[in-house]
Amino acid sequence: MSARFQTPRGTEDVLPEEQPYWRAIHEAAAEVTRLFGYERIDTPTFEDAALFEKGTGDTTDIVEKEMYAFADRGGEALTLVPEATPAICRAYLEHGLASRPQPVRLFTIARMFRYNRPQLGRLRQFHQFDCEVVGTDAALVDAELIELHWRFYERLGLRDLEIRLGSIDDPEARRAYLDRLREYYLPLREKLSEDSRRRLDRNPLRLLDSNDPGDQALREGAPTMIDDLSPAAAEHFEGVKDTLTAAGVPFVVDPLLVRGLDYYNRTVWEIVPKGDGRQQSSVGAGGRYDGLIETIGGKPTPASGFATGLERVIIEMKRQEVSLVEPQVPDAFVVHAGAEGVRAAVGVAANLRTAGIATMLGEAGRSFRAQMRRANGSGARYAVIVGEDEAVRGVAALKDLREEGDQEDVPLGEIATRLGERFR
RNA sequence: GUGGGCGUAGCGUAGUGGUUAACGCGUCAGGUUGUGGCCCUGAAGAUCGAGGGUUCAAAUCCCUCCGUCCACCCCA
Repeated sequence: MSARFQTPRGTEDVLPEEQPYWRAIHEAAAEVTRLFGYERIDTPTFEDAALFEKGTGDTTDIVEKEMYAFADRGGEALTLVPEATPAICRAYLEHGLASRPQPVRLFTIARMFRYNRPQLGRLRQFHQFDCEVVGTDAALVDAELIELHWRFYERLGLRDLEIRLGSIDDPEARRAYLDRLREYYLPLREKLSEDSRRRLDRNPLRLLDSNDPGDQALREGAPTMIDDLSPAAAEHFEGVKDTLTAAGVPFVVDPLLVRGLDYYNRTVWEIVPKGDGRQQSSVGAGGRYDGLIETIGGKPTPASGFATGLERVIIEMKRQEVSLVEPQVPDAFVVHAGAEGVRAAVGVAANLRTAGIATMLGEAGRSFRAQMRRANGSGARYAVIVGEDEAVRGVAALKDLREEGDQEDVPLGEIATRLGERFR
Protein backbone atom coordinates (compact mmCIF):
# COMPACT_ATOMS: atom_id res chain seq x y z
CA MET A 1 0.00 0.00 0.00
CA SER A 2 2.66 2.47 0.92
CA ALA A 3 4.47 1.23 -2.12
CA ARG A 4 1.91 3.43 -3.85
CA PHE A 5 2.69 7.05 -4.29
CA GLN A 6 0.91 9.58 -2.16
CA THR A 7 0.80 13.33 -1.90
CA PRO A 8 3.86 14.73 -0.15
CA ARG A 9 3.39 15.58 3.49
CA GLY A 10 1.35 18.70 4.00
CA THR A 11 -0.04 18.75 0.45
CA GLU A 12 -3.43 17.61 -0.77
CA ASP A 13 -5.40 16.80 -3.87
CA VAL A 14 -8.53 18.81 -4.51
CA LEU A 15 -11.08 16.25 -5.67
CA PRO A 16 -14.11 17.11 -7.82
CA GLU A 17 -16.45 17.25 -4.82
CA GLU A 18 -14.25 19.92 -3.22
CA GLN A 19 -14.27 22.13 -6.30
CA PRO A 20 -17.51 23.95 -5.49
CA TYR A 21 -15.77 25.52 -2.51
CA TRP A 22 -12.92 26.70 -4.67
CA ARG A 23 -15.25 27.98 -7.32
CA ALA A 24 -17.17 29.95 -4.71
CA ILE A 25 -13.92 31.40 -3.43
CA HIS A 26 -12.71 32.42 -6.86
CA GLU A 27 -16.05 34.00 -7.65
CA ALA A 28 -16.17 35.88 -4.36
CA ALA A 29 -12.61 37.14 -4.83
CA ALA A 30 -13.31 38.22 -8.39
CA GLU A 31 -16.46 40.03 -7.37
CA VAL A 32 -15.13 41.79 -4.31
CA THR A 33 -11.96 42.95 -6.06
CA ARG A 34 -14.03 44.23 -8.95
CA LEU A 35 -16.24 46.17 -6.57
CA PHE A 36 -13.23 47.80 -4.95
CA GLY A 37 -11.21 48.33 -8.10
CA TYR A 38 -8.32 45.94 -7.49
CA GLU A 39 -6.40 44.45 -10.38
CA ARG A 40 -4.95 40.99 -10.57
CA ILE A 41 -1.24 40.33 -10.62
CA ASP A 42 0.47 36.95 -10.72
CA THR A 43 4.04 36.39 -9.67
CA PRO A 44 6.24 33.28 -10.00
CA THR A 45 5.98 30.22 -7.82
CA PHE A 46 9.64 30.56 -6.91
CA GLU A 47 11.72 33.66 -6.35
CA ASP A 48 15.18 34.73 -5.33
CA ALA A 49 15.53 33.50 -1.74
CA ALA A 50 17.13 36.78 -0.72
CA LEU A 51 13.87 38.60 -1.49
CA PHE A 52 12.32 37.00 1.57
CA GLU A 53 15.45 37.02 3.68
CA LYS A 54 15.42 40.80 3.32
CA GLY A 55 11.72 41.45 2.89
CA THR A 56 10.10 39.04 5.29
CA GLY A 57 13.05 39.29 7.63
CA ASP A 58 15.80 36.78 8.28
CA THR A 59 14.91 36.43 11.95
CA THR A 60 11.34 35.40 11.25
CA ASP A 61 10.37 31.76 11.56
CA ILE A 62 9.20 31.85 7.97
CA VAL A 63 12.70 32.54 6.75
CA GLU A 64 14.65 30.81 9.47
CA LYS A 65 13.00 27.45 9.32
CA GLU A 66 10.07 27.33 6.93
CA MET A 67 11.38 28.26 3.49
CA TYR A 68 11.58 25.71 0.72
CA ALA A 69 14.91 27.10 -0.31
CA PHE A 70 17.06 25.38 -2.88
CA ALA A 71 19.85 25.97 -5.34
CA ASP A 72 18.88 25.34 -8.93
CA ARG A 73 21.14 23.64 -11.45
CA GLY A 74 22.82 26.93 -12.19
CA GLY A 75 23.49 27.57 -8.54
CA GLU A 76 20.90 30.31 -8.05
CA ALA A 77 19.60 30.53 -4.49
CA LEU A 78 15.84 30.26 -4.93
CA THR A 79 12.86 29.46 -2.78
CA LEU A 80 9.24 28.51 -3.27
CA VAL A 81 7.34 31.59 -2.18
CA PRO A 82 6.30 31.51 1.48
CA GLU A 83 4.18 34.67 1.26
CA ALA A 84 3.02 36.98 -1.47
CA THR A 85 3.75 40.45 -0.15
CA PRO A 86 7.48 40.71 -0.89
CA ALA A 87 6.92 39.20 -4.33
CA ILE A 88 4.28 41.77 -5.19
CA CYS A 89 6.54 44.55 -3.94
CA ARG A 90 9.33 43.16 -6.09
CA ALA A 91 7.03 43.24 -9.11
CA TYR A 92 6.03 46.80 -8.22
CA LEU A 93 9.66 47.85 -8.36
CA GLU A 94 10.69 45.68 -11.28
CA HIS A 95 7.95 46.95 -13.57
CA GLY A 96 7.95 50.57 -12.52
CA LEU A 97 4.43 50.43 -11.11
CA ALA A 98 5.42 53.51 -9.12
CA SER A 99 4.99 55.42 -12.39
CA ARG A 100 1.31 54.59 -12.55
CA PRO A 101 -1.32 56.57 -10.70
CA GLN A 102 -0.74 55.94 -7.02
CA PRO A 103 -1.66 53.99 -5.10
CA VAL A 104 -1.84 50.74 -7.08
CA ARG A 105 -4.39 48.25 -5.87
CA LEU A 106 -3.42 44.67 -6.58
CA PHE A 107 -4.57 41.19 -5.71
CA THR A 108 -3.50 37.65 -6.39
CA ILE A 109 -4.56 34.12 -5.64
CA ALA A 110 -1.55 31.89 -5.39
CA ARG A 111 0.10 28.87 -3.87
CA MET A 112 2.37 29.41 -0.92
CA PHE A 113 4.88 27.04 0.60
CA ARG A 114 6.07 26.79 4.15
CA TYR A 115 7.94 23.88 5.59
CA ASN A 116 6.32 23.31 8.93
CA ARG A 117 4.50 20.56 10.72
CA PRO A 118 1.09 20.06 9.11
CA GLN A 119 -2.11 20.32 11.09
CA LEU A 120 -5.70 20.96 10.15
CA GLY A 121 -5.56 24.40 8.54
CA ARG A 122 -1.81 24.37 8.28
CA LEU A 123 -0.34 22.86 5.16
CA ARG A 124 3.04 22.97 3.51
CA GLN A 125 1.46 23.94 0.23
CA PHE A 126 -1.54 26.18 0.66
CA HIS A 127 -3.38 28.96 -1.11
CA GLN A 128 -3.88 32.59 -0.29
CA PHE A 129 -6.05 35.34 -1.60
CA ASP A 130 -3.89 38.39 -1.17
CA CYS A 131 -4.61 42.09 -1.62
CA GLU A 132 -2.04 44.87 -1.48
CA VAL A 133 -2.25 48.62 -1.89
CA VAL A 134 1.10 50.19 -2.64
CA GLY A 135 1.88 53.89 -2.70
CA THR A 136 -0.14 55.54 0.04
CA ASP A 137 -0.01 55.82 3.79
CA ALA A 138 -3.66 56.83 4.04
CA ALA A 139 -5.55 55.40 6.98
CA LEU A 140 -8.52 55.27 4.67
CA VAL A 141 -6.81 52.63 2.59
CA ASP A 142 -6.08 50.43 5.59
CA ALA A 143 -9.76 50.59 6.38
CA GLU A 144 -10.62 49.89 2.76
CA LEU A 145 -8.51 46.75 2.81
CA ILE A 146 -10.11 45.61 6.03
CA GLU A 147 -13.52 46.24 4.56
CA LEU A 148 -12.68 44.36 1.37
CA HIS A 149 -11.30 41.53 3.47
CA TRP A 150 -14.52 41.46 5.49
CA ARG A 151 -16.82 41.65 2.47
CA PHE A 152 -15.00 38.70 0.94
CA TYR A 153 -16.07 36.50 3.83
CA GLU A 154 -19.54 38.00 3.85
CA ARG A 155 -19.95 37.21 0.19
CA LEU A 156 -18.95 33.62 0.84
CA GLY A 157 -21.70 33.38 3.40
CA LEU A 158 -19.46 33.16 6.46
CA ARG A 159 -20.86 34.43 9.74
CA ASP A 160 -19.64 34.79 13.28
CA LEU A 161 -16.26 36.17 12.37
CA GLU A 162 -14.53 38.91 14.26
CA ILE A 163 -12.09 41.56 13.14
CA ARG A 164 -9.38 42.17 15.68
CA LEU A 165 -7.69 45.47 15.10
CA GLY A 166 -4.56 46.92 16.58
CA SER A 167 -1.66 49.24 15.99
CA ILE A 168 1.97 48.43 16.56
CA ASP A 169 3.16 51.98 15.92
CA ASP A 170 6.21 52.91 13.87
CA PRO A 171 9.61 51.28 14.31
CA GLU A 172 11.24 53.92 16.55
CA ALA A 173 8.28 54.16 18.88
CA ARG A 174 7.99 50.38 18.91
CA ARG A 175 11.62 50.02 19.90
CA ALA A 176 11.04 52.40 22.81
CA TYR A 177 7.98 50.42 23.80
CA LEU A 178 9.87 47.15 23.59
CA ASP A 179 12.48 48.60 25.95
CA ARG A 180 9.75 49.46 28.41
CA LEU A 181 8.30 46.01 28.02
CA ARG A 182 11.68 44.43 28.74
CA GLU A 183 12.15 46.67 31.73
CA TYR A 184 8.84 45.48 33.07
CA TYR A 185 9.50 41.81 32.52
CA LEU A 186 13.18 41.60 33.41
CA PRO A 187 12.61 41.53 37.18
CA LEU A 188 9.89 38.94 36.63
CA ARG A 189 12.05 36.74 34.48
CA GLU A 190 12.18 33.83 36.89
CA LYS A 191 8.41 33.78 37.21
CA LEU A 192 7.88 33.43 33.46
CA SER A 193 7.31 30.15 31.70
CA GLU A 194 10.28 28.64 29.92
CA ASP A 195 8.88 29.60 26.53
CA SER A 196 8.32 33.15 27.62
CA ARG A 197 11.85 33.53 28.98
CA ARG A 198 12.97 32.73 25.49
CA ARG A 199 10.46 35.22 24.09
CA LEU A 200 11.85 37.88 26.38
CA ASP A 201 15.17 37.59 24.59
CA ARG A 202 13.98 36.99 21.09
CA ASN A 203 10.59 38.60 20.59
CA PRO A 204 9.21 40.42 23.64
CA LEU A 205 5.94 41.22 21.88
CA ARG A 206 5.13 37.54 21.99
CA LEU A 207 5.08 37.66 25.76
CA LEU A 208 1.73 39.32 25.47
CA ASP A 209 -0.10 36.51 23.75
CA SER A 210 1.29 33.64 25.76
CA ASN A 211 -1.24 30.93 26.56
CA ASP A 212 0.43 30.13 29.87
CA PRO A 213 -1.84 31.10 32.82
CA GLY A 214 1.09 32.31 34.88
CA ASP A 215 2.29 34.53 32.06
CA GLN A 216 -1.20 35.86 31.58
CA ALA A 217 -1.34 36.92 35.23
CA LEU A 218 1.97 38.75 34.91
CA ARG A 219 0.70 40.47 31.80
CA GLU A 220 -1.83 42.45 33.84
CA GLY A 221 0.73 45.04 34.86
CA ALA A 222 2.56 45.18 31.54
CA PRO A 223 2.61 48.42 29.58
CA THR A 224 0.41 48.37 26.48
CA MET A 225 1.39 49.92 23.21
CA ILE A 226 -2.04 50.83 21.95
CA ASP A 227 -2.67 53.29 24.79
CA ASP A 228 0.60 55.05 24.26
CA LEU A 229 1.04 55.40 20.52
CA SER A 230 3.18 58.11 18.99
CA PRO A 231 1.04 61.08 17.87
CA ALA A 232 1.27 60.23 14.18
CA ALA A 233 0.40 56.57 14.73
CA ALA A 234 -2.39 57.45 17.11
CA GLU A 235 -3.95 59.79 14.59
CA HIS A 236 -3.60 57.16 11.89
CA PHE A 237 -5.23 54.56 14.09
CA GLU A 238 -8.14 56.89 14.81
CA GLY A 239 -8.53 57.38 11.07
CA VAL A 240 -8.74 53.65 10.48
CA LYS A 241 -11.32 53.16 13.20
CA ASP A 242 -13.43 56.12 12.05
CA THR A 243 -13.41 54.93 8.47
CA LEU A 244 -14.41 51.41 9.42
CA THR A 245 -17.25 52.75 11.49
CA ALA A 246 -18.38 54.94 8.60
CA ALA A 247 -18.30 51.89 6.34
CA GLY A 248 -20.34 49.89 8.80
CA VAL A 249 -17.64 47.30 9.40
CA PRO A 250 -17.61 45.87 12.93
CA PHE A 251 -14.30 45.42 14.72
CA VAL A 252 -12.84 45.04 18.17
CA VAL A 253 -9.63 46.70 19.22
CA ASP A 254 -7.21 44.10 20.51
CA PRO A 255 -4.36 45.73 22.44
CA LEU A 256 -2.50 42.44 22.50
CA LEU A 257 -2.67 41.73 18.81
CA VAL A 258 0.77 40.70 17.67
CA ARG A 259 1.53 39.97 14.08
CA GLY A 260 4.39 37.70 13.28
CA LEU A 261 6.03 39.46 10.43
CA ASP A 262 8.78 41.97 11.10
CA TYR A 263 7.79 44.47 8.48
CA TYR A 264 4.44 45.54 9.87
CA ASN A 265 3.97 49.00 11.32
CA ARG A 266 0.92 50.87 12.55
CA THR A 267 -2.26 49.07 11.50
CA VAL A 268 -2.48 45.33 12.01
CA TRP A 269 -5.55 43.13 11.92
CA GLU A 270 -6.65 39.57 12.04
CA ILE A 271 -9.97 37.93 11.30
CA VAL A 272 -10.95 34.92 13.38
CA PRO A 273 -14.04 32.76 13.80
CA LYS A 274 -15.73 33.49 17.08
CA GLY A 275 -15.62 30.72 19.61
CA ASP A 276 -13.28 28.35 17.83
CA GLY A 277 -10.85 26.87 20.28
CA ARG A 278 -8.39 25.69 17.71
CA GLN A 279 -5.09 27.47 17.35
CA GLN A 280 -4.89 27.46 13.57
CA SER A 281 -8.24 29.12 13.11
CA SER A 282 -7.29 32.63 12.04
CA VAL A 283 -8.62 32.84 8.50
CA GLY A 284 -6.80 35.96 7.44
CA ALA A 285 -4.56 38.74 8.61
CA GLY A 286 -2.97 41.88 7.35
CA GLY A 287 -1.22 45.07 8.18
CA ARG A 288 0.63 48.12 7.01
CA TYR A 289 4.23 47.72 5.93
CA ASP A 290 5.66 51.10 5.10
CA GLY A 291 9.27 49.98 5.38
CA LEU A 292 9.25 46.87 3.25
CA ILE A 293 9.80 48.32 -0.19
CA GLU A 294 12.79 50.33 0.96
CA THR A 295 14.15 47.19 2.61
CA ILE A 296 14.17 45.33 -0.68
CA GLY A 297 15.85 48.16 -2.54
CA GLY A 298 13.15 50.62 -3.55
CA LYS A 299 12.50 54.20 -2.59
CA PRO A 300 10.57 54.56 0.66
CA THR A 301 7.02 53.61 -0.33
CA PRO A 302 4.13 53.13 2.07
CA ALA A 303 1.92 50.08 1.56
CA SER A 304 -0.65 47.91 3.24
CA GLY A 305 -2.25 44.56 2.58
CA PHE A 306 -3.66 41.29 3.80
CA ALA A 307 -3.70 37.60 3.02
CA THR A 308 -6.34 35.02 3.74
CA GLY A 309 -5.68 31.30 3.85
CA LEU A 310 -8.11 29.63 1.51
CA GLU A 311 -7.91 26.15 3.00
CA ARG A 312 -8.82 27.71 6.33
CA VAL A 313 -11.69 29.55 4.71
CA ILE A 314 -12.98 26.24 3.38
CA ILE A 315 -12.69 24.64 6.80
CA GLU A 316 -14.83 27.45 8.14
CA MET A 317 -17.30 27.19 5.25
CA LYS A 318 -17.76 23.53 6.06
CA ARG A 319 -18.02 24.19 9.77
CA GLN A 320 -20.73 26.73 9.12
CA GLU A 321 -22.34 24.59 6.43
CA VAL A 322 -22.55 27.47 3.98
CA SER A 323 -24.75 26.66 1.04
CA LEU A 324 -23.07 26.31 -2.30
CA VAL A 325 -24.43 26.42 -5.80
CA GLU A 326 -25.82 23.15 -7.07
CA PRO A 327 -23.23 20.73 -8.33
CA GLN A 328 -22.96 20.72 -12.07
CA VAL A 329 -25.19 18.14 -13.71
CA PRO A 330 -25.84 17.59 -17.39
CA ASP A 331 -29.12 18.73 -18.88
CA ALA A 332 -29.48 15.65 -21.02
CA PHE A 333 -28.11 12.13 -21.14
CA VAL A 334 -28.18 10.29 -24.44
CA VAL A 335 -28.82 6.55 -24.26
CA HIS A 336 -28.35 4.42 -27.33
CA ALA A 337 -28.48 0.88 -28.67
CA GLY A 338 -27.21 -0.72 -31.83
CA ALA A 339 -24.75 0.53 -34.43
CA GLU A 340 -27.25 2.90 -36.05
CA GLY A 341 -28.30 4.13 -32.63
CA VAL A 342 -24.73 5.04 -31.65
CA ARG A 343 -24.24 7.00 -34.83
CA ALA A 344 -27.47 8.90 -34.36
CA ALA A 345 -26.76 9.42 -30.65
CA VAL A 346 -23.40 11.00 -31.30
CA GLY A 347 -25.01 13.33 -33.82
CA VAL A 348 -27.79 14.29 -31.43
CA ALA A 349 -25.31 14.93 -28.60
CA ALA A 350 -23.28 17.20 -30.87
CA ASN A 351 -26.40 19.18 -31.83
CA LEU A 352 -27.47 19.53 -28.21
CA ARG A 353 -24.08 20.81 -27.12
CA THR A 354 -23.99 23.24 -30.00
CA ALA A 355 -27.31 24.53 -28.72
CA GLY A 356 -25.75 25.03 -25.29
CA ILE A 357 -27.39 22.02 -23.68
CA ALA A 358 -24.97 20.11 -21.43
CA THR A 359 -25.08 16.57 -22.71
CA MET A 360 -23.50 13.29 -21.66
CA LEU A 361 -23.42 10.20 -23.78
CA GLY A 362 -23.79 6.63 -22.58
CA GLU A 363 -20.66 4.58 -23.05
CA ALA A 364 -20.81 2.15 -25.93
CA GLY A 365 -20.65 -1.46 -24.83
CA ARG A 366 -22.81 -0.95 -21.78
CA SER A 367 -26.20 -2.51 -21.58
CA PHE A 368 -29.27 -0.43 -22.15
CA ARG A 369 -30.24 -0.82 -18.52
CA ALA A 370 -26.81 0.24 -17.37
CA GLN A 371 -27.01 3.35 -19.53
CA MET A 372 -30.43 4.22 -18.13
CA ARG A 373 -29.12 3.78 -14.61
CA ARG A 374 -26.24 6.02 -15.45
CA ALA A 375 -28.61 8.57 -16.96
CA ASN A 376 -30.57 8.63 -13.75
CA GLY A 377 -27.46 8.83 -11.60
CA SER A 378 -26.01 11.67 -13.65
CA GLY A 379 -28.71 13.99 -12.39
CA ALA A 380 -29.71 14.87 -15.96
CA ARG A 381 -33.25 16.09 -16.30
CA TYR A 382 -33.85 14.35 -19.63
CA ALA A 383 -32.86 11.11 -21.22
CA VAL A 384 -32.65 11.10 -25.00
CA ILE A 385 -33.10 7.53 -26.17
CA VAL A 386 -31.87 6.48 -29.58
CA GLY A 387 -32.18 2.77 -30.27
CA GLU A 388 -32.28 0.81 -33.50
CA ASP A 389 -35.99 1.58 -34.00
CA GLU A 390 -35.66 5.26 -33.42
CA ALA A 391 -32.59 5.51 -35.60
CA VAL A 392 -34.44 3.85 -38.44
CA ARG A 393 -37.45 6.09 -37.96
CA GLY A 394 -35.26 9.18 -37.62
CA VAL A 395 -36.51 10.01 -34.13
CA ALA A 396 -35.39 9.83 -30.53
CA ALA A 397 -37.47 9.23 -27.43
CA LEU A 398 -37.30 12.23 -25.15
CA LYS A 399 -37.87 11.08 -21.59
CA ASP A 400 -38.34 13.23 -18.52
CA LEU A 401 -36.30 11.64 -15.77
CA ARG A 402 -38.14 13.31 -12.94
CA GLU A 403 -40.93 11.38 -11.26
CA GLU A 404 -43.13 9.49 -13.71
CA GLY A 405 -40.88 9.70 -16.70
CA ASP A 406 -43.17 10.71 -19.57
CA GLN A 407 -41.63 10.24 -22.95
CA GLU A 408 -42.41 11.14 -26.51
CA ASP A 409 -40.82 10.58 -29.89
CA VAL A 410 -39.21 13.63 -31.44
CA PRO A 411 -37.58 13.84 -34.87
CA LEU A 412 -33.80 13.82 -34.53
CA GLY A 413 -33.47 17.24 -36.10
CA GLU A 414 -35.85 18.81 -33.62
CA ILE A 415 -34.45 17.48 -30.34
CA ALA A 416 -32.25 20.48 -29.67
CA THR A 417 -34.99 23.03 -30.22
CA ARG A 418 -37.50 20.97 -28.26
CA LEU A 419 -35.17 20.66 -25.30
CA GLY A 420 -34.22 24.28 -25.61
CA GLU A 421 -37.90 25.19 -25.26
CA ARG A 422 -38.31 23.01 -22.19
CA PHE A 423 -35.40 24.64 -20.43
CA ARG A 424 -36.64 28.10 -21.18
C1' G B 1 11.42 21.19 15.13
C1' U B 2 9.18 18.91 20.38
C1' G B 3 5.34 15.84 22.84
C1' G B 4 0.89 12.79 22.39
C1' G B 5 -3.55 10.13 19.84
C1' C B 6 -4.82 7.48 15.53
C1' G B 7 -3.85 4.42 10.68
C1' U B 8 -8.40 -2.51 8.61
C1' A B 9 -11.38 -2.47 0.61
C1' G B 10 -12.93 4.11 -2.70
C1' C B 11 -15.66 5.96 2.11
C1' G B 12 -17.54 4.74 7.19
C1' U B 13 -16.77 0.85 10.58
C1' A B 14 -16.40 -4.50 13.20
C1' G B 15 -12.71 -7.77 14.54
C1' U B 16 -7.19 -7.09 20.15
C1' G B 17 -2.65 -13.55 19.14
C1' G B 18 -5.33 -19.16 16.41
C1' U B 19 -9.02 -21.97 10.32
C1' U B 20 -9.95 -18.73 3.35
C1' A B 21 -10.38 -10.62 7.72
C1' A B 22 -16.62 -9.16 8.49
C1' C B 23 -20.65 -5.37 7.68
C1' G B 24 -22.91 -0.85 5.56
C1' C B 25 -22.44 2.70 1.61
C1' G B 26 -20.27 3.08 -3.09
C1' U B 27 -18.52 0.51 -7.84
C1' C B 28 -19.48 -3.27 -11.72
C1' A B 29 -22.78 -7.09 -13.78
C1' G B 30 -27.53 -9.39 -13.88
C1' G B 31 -33.03 -9.53 -12.53
C1' U B 32 -35.96 -12.86 -19.98
C1' U B 33 -37.70 -9.46 -25.84
C1' G B 34 -34.63 -1.94 -25.68
C1' U B 35 -36.48 2.16 -20.22
C1' G B 36 -33.88 4.96 -14.62
C1' G B 37 -35.12 5.70 -9.24
C1' C B 38 -37.05 1.37 -4.83
C1' C B 39 -36.06 -3.73 -4.37
C1' C B 40 -33.48 -8.57 -5.22
C1' U B 41 -29.07 -11.62 -6.80
C1' G B 42 -24.02 -11.91 -7.82
C1' A B 43 -19.01 -10.07 -8.56
C1' A B 44 -14.76 -7.21 -8.11
C1' G B 45 -12.11 -4.68 -4.47
C1' A B 46 -7.73 -5.18 1.69
C1' U B 47 -0.31 -8.40 0.87
C1' C B 48 -5.04 -5.11 7.88
C1' G B 49 -0.06 2.29 6.30
C1' A B 50 5.29 0.27 5.31
C1' G B 51 9.61 -2.43 6.95
C1' G B 52 11.74 -5.39 10.69
C1' G B 53 11.22 -8.37 15.28
C1' U B 54 8.80 -11.79 19.20
C1' U B 55 5.82 -16.43 18.65
C1' C B 56 4.24 -23.01 16.55
C1' A B 57 0.79 -18.91 15.06
C1' A B 58 0.40 -11.46 14.45
C1' A B 59 -4.69 -6.99 11.84
C1' U B 60 -3.98 -7.99 17.18
C1' C B 61 2.47 -7.74 21.05
C1' C B 62 7.49 -4.87 20.35
C1' C B 63 10.81 -1.48 17.37
C1' U B 64 11.69 1.87 13.25
C1' C B 65 9.75 4.67 9.35
C1' C B 66 5.57 7.07 6.67
C1' G B 67 0.91 9.57 6.90
C1' U B 68 -2.83 12.06 9.64
C1' C B 69 -4.98 14.60 13.89
C1' C B 70 -4.17 17.37 18.63
C1' A B 71 -1.04 20.45 21.72
C1' C B 72 3.52 23.38 21.59
C1' C B 73 6.42 26.59 18.25
C1' C B 74 4.61 29.65 14.58
C1' C B 75 1.16 31.23 11.17
C1' A B 76 -2.94 31.84 6.44
